[in-house]
Amino acid sequence: MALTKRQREILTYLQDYAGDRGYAPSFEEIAAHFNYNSLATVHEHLTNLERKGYIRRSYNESRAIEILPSDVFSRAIDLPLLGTVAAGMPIESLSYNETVAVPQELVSRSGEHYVLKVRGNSMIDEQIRDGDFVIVNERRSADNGEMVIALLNNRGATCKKFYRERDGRIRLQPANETLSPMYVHENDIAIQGVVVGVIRRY
Amino acid sequence: MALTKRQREILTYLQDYAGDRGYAPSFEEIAAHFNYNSLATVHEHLTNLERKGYIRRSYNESRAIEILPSDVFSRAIDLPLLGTVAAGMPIESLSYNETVAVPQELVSRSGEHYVLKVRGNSMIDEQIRDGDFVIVNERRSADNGEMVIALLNNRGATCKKFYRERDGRIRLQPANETLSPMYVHENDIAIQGVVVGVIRRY
DNA sequence: AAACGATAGCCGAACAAGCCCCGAAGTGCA
DNA sequence: TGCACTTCGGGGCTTGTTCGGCTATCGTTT
Repeated sequence: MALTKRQREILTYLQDYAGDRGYAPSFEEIAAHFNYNSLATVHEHLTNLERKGYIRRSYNESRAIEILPSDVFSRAIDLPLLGTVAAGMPIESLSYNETVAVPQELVSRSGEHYVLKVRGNSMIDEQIRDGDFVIVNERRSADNGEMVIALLNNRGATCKKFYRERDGRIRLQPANETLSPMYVHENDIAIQGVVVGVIRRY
Repeated sequence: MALTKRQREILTYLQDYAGDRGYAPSFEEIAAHFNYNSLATVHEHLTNLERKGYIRRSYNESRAIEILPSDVFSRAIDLPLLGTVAAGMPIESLSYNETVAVPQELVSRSGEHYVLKVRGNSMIDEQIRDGDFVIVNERRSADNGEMVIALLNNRGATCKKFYRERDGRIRLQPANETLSPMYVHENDIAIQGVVVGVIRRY
């Protein structure tokens, strides 16, 4: 549903206000900002925005305007940075609660997501370098060729490409020439998640 | 669920307090901080915060407030996707107005930013692969080792690593073994911008 | 060209609900 | 027993809702 000029202005105002303050403006504040003399005008605009799917409101509640992601405004989600990951090394969880902002399109799949920071060049052949952030979709299974975070029996977690071969045998292919593939039985591996994106800051 | 002004203030206070001390404030401390004369007020606010899913509490326990990781939406910036870039090839601008959502931290430098989609494996040695999105900070100068988008005299734009050598000579190093570096005089090159980030979607 | 209908945008006023705060009495736990 | 949280009733204020009515614009029908 397309927006009119006025509706877009109001949506932008809502976005800015909520971004700054952490809560939505009241009708009165919206009216003041747009020089309206009646709250009914505000109400009508918000009703239209909701009808067109850009915001969501709850009935009769104060400042209860939620801006939904749309073409106009994409958003980022702060995902927890759970730790670092290197070849064959366990995931080293961080003590402090850090987060990484990730564009919402990268986390549009079902299930939980989190971020791991890559240490070392163990995934260099997959164009993932030291210091990159990988976005992981939490899952218990994977398809061939996907990059997985896998937990091996008492040998910690690792990040490898996943290939299912015959008779329940699984090949874990490191993304680095100098490392050889690892073969395990499907019973000896627990998939933690699948890498769905990479972010690098220079 | 959206918060009111007061509710946001209280939630922020709870977060700060717990962040500093490692445990939640008592009702009395909250009341003191907000100049309330009744603990019932505190109780009501916390009840509302719990109803809206921002905290969890256990009945009748002291300082038993747990702050839940609400989906914190930090803001994303929609940067224009100006076109594609490949080794030595001109930037091919797209006809339609497409944008790419990018977390705000990646574009925190001064000046304008835009996004280019990488075509081909010309930057493979810099761990940038076909289909990646590079975030470019628009600038007219660069430091040694930075990855630049450079405009060569009548030879289109290219993406290379930038090294200033002696006597105004500049070495443009392609990020692919099979390509040789390019040497130009600083007068024959116009830097368009510097790559500040990479985003990849699987 | 004129008439029509639909939609956007705006207003004022009456109304209803939620929000925010209070004091006081009650409850559960160490 | 004492401390901290809970519950209850109540009051003032803020905020959202609804209704009737107004103008303007745009595309369609007559």
